[in-house]
Amino acid sequence: MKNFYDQISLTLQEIAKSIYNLSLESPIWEYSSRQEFGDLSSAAPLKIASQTNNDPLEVAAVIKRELVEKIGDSVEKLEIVKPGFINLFFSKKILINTLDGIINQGKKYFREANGKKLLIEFVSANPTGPLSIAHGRQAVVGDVLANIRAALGDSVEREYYLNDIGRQIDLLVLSVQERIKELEGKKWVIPEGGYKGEYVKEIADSYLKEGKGQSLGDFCLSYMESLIKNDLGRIGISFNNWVSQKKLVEDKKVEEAIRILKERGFIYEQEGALWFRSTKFSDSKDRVIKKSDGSLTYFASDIAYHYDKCQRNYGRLINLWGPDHHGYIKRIYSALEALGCKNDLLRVVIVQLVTLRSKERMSKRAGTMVCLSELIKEVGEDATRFYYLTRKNSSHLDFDIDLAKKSSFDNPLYYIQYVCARIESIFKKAGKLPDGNFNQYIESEEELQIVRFLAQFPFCLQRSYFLLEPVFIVEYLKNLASLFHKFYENVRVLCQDSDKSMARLNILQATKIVLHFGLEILGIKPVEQM
RNA sequence: GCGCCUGUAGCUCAAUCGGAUAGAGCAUCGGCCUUCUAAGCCGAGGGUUGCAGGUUCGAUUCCUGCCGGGCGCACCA
Repeated sequence: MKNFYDQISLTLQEIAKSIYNLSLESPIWEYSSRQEFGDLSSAAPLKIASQTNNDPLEVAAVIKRELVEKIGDSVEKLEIVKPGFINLFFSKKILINTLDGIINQGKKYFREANGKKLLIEFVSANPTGPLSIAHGRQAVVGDVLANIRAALGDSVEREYYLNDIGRQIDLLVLSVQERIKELEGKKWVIPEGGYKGEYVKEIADSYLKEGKGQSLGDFCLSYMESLIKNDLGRIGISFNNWVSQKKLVEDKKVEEAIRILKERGFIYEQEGALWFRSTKFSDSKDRVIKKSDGSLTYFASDIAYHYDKCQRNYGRLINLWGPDHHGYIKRIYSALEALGCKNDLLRVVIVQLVTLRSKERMSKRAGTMVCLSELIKEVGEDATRFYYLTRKNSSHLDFDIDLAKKSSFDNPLYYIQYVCARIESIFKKAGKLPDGNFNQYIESEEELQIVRFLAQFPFCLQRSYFLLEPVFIVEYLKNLASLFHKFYENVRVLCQDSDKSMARLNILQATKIVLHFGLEILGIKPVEQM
């Protein structure tokens, strides 16, 4: 059975297609915060009008007529407003249906028939040091984006590209080698530009203890890999694929990609180096593929890697990169276009920087705390995940450590968790669980308001899905929590009238389902008691 | 110099890839606990959206210029 979101969005898309020959992109409907604008509003008439030279109000009238015909019985009221908005008010019938649907089907109620196969590559930090707080944000955002896609029915794979070859790796191995000398009491020195962290010494130490028979290079790599996996595992993130750059090179994938580019005429030689003519594709500058000393650049193997991804038959590729890679976007797009990959297959999302803030342990602690693992240790797993998600990807994140750690009402995570605790507490007191019946006893505006908001959850998911922004789910949960606390203060769930009590328990049950589903997507455990 | 982000209430941020009266939380001030957890609820104050122009039915959003903050501009990875 289709949920209301599918019905109404498809209907609107069909109207745009059949009458105006336009394909509207989702999301078309927006849930409105203001009650007088209804439960959903759409600026579709304005958009259609501006593209077809029609009068917005006439377009709105046409759309309204069609909507009434197709889904009129689910809607209390359809209003056309001033410049050309359509405001839609849910009928009580659709609200009760939604409530029934959520309680009977659980989170499956929100699933859609997308079924896209997609690959999301994120973090991919060099295995030359522990993950930073910036990597942590990319890790959590990527994981949640994957969750959102999967929750809506896509099949998702998470991939980590391991840069396990090249100068930086060599430098790490050299640094470890020196530390081994130190441990053996010999003369040692940190190499130029080498790695200085404590972990370098730890690798050296553990190589002396258990690395016998292994090459130092291999040992360093597997040590770093497990260090990274461990950090990620602590906030509940794991990857389906670990792709090795080294293997890519060994399998001659890089040579192959260069050969194809050459065949297509996008490679030329100059000053002893091979260049990719990326300016043909709106890049600002041609890029070196093979240096004059004969070695390949990082970009060369990156082309090969992305070409490989393109050929693995996904419906969509998503990359999460840090802001330091923004200059890289055009050249990778250029390369894929040059290789004849499907247009628009790859979408790169830039996740902006993270800074730490703390009043108590001022700059000293915050300044030195750059490791993800330290941050997790300080504020906890769930709080770390939550705070990483409280800003849009494109915004800098000022991570307030004190706030994240606070167990009080001004901490939004606690505010949300408190809802879970209150619901469980009432269930316990009621001594029985809601059974989905008695929904017809829902009458008051306070009750309906909660159901209304629950009915808007699919629209929130859609927005996050299309715009690749987890933050909308965080905002939704905060609003749901606020609505629930108001409800809790104003409406007594367990009251004299047992039919009404049951109906209200149903509302709690549906709220719990949506809340748990939302938290599950964010990768945060709900609490039962506080 | 070029590119990408960014500038909104005292603070941290929203504002749905141009939409309706620019909204929350914190902080401040004032109310609400003999009834399901007061970690909560209700109310008040607080704004020339960095500045100046432009585009149109409509601009916090787009364009131009200026001012401020962050990041990046390799035959590094």
